[in-house]
Amino acid sequence: MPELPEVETMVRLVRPKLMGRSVTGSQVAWARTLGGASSAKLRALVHGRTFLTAGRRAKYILLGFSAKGKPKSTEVDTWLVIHLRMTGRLMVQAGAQPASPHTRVSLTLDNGARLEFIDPRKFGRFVPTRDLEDAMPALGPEPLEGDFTAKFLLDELAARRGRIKSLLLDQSFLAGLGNIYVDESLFEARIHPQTPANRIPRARVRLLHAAIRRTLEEAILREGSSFDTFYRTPEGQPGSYQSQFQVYGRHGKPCRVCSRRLNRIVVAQRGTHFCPSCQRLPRSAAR
DNA sequence: AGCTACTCCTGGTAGC
DNA sequence: TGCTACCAGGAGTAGC
Repeated sequence: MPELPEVETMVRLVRPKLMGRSVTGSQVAWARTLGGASSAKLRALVHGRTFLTAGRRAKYILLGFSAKGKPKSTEVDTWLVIHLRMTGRLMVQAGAQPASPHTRVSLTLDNGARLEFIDPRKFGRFVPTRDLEDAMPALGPEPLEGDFTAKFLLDELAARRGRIKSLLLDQSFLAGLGNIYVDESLFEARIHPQTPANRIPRARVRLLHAAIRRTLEEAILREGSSFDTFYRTPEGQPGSYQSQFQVYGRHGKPCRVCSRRLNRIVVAQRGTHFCPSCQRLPRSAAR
């Protein structure tokens, strides 16, 4: 599933193909992908506009357009807010390429290419808006930015009793992690996923802070993880971080550190992978 | 505050 | 081989 590293990789991939291009047409094959907006609104907001920015906030891709009729302006007044959810991808296709059978929304560009939002499971969103605040929920800090400090994590965890895995998946607490990188980070910090947040020793919280950053940075360097339904474009190499997984999807296999068989449980309705030997639940926290 | 359950979806796969 | 049943899971929401 696309998480922060995969979304960042996707942005880097499409940015050079979009900057300076303008939109000449649009097609909507699955209306709900627009998140409540109509095809007419999409048309009204983006036709004739020029792509000015391509960025990321948490797992959202933000494509910014210059004001209408002012393609040279640096002012962005219209956005596409894109969330890949489980199976979404963005691709810029040459005009001659046929559309994917799972293309849900497609924008035609002034060079004849198409920006396609491809999403087999239809959970993803591709939302045109003038108001970013309106199109995104409240989000916690970016894990790789300066405001995500060890002190922030120490202070916040001390005040919460929920299980650490649930908390790290909560985008309003910390924005960008998903199931894979939470499991990997908790393994690296040797924290059991069901540990109540306020029961984690301070030294482990510091380890967790470093683990989250290191895991995400390494995954971005490797252009994310590619497997199952998430691939890169045909012209790009797939991400390779999945070869670095320590625990995710490795239940039943030996721990790379201690050789004990890895376990899988369900926490917060998510498959959760961990080493029962390296990641111990504190006795005082056992349910 | 924090938990579970349900919804949205379909490709992949386990089981027969 | 071909069928059916079930599952994965990010995020929003409802209910306790």
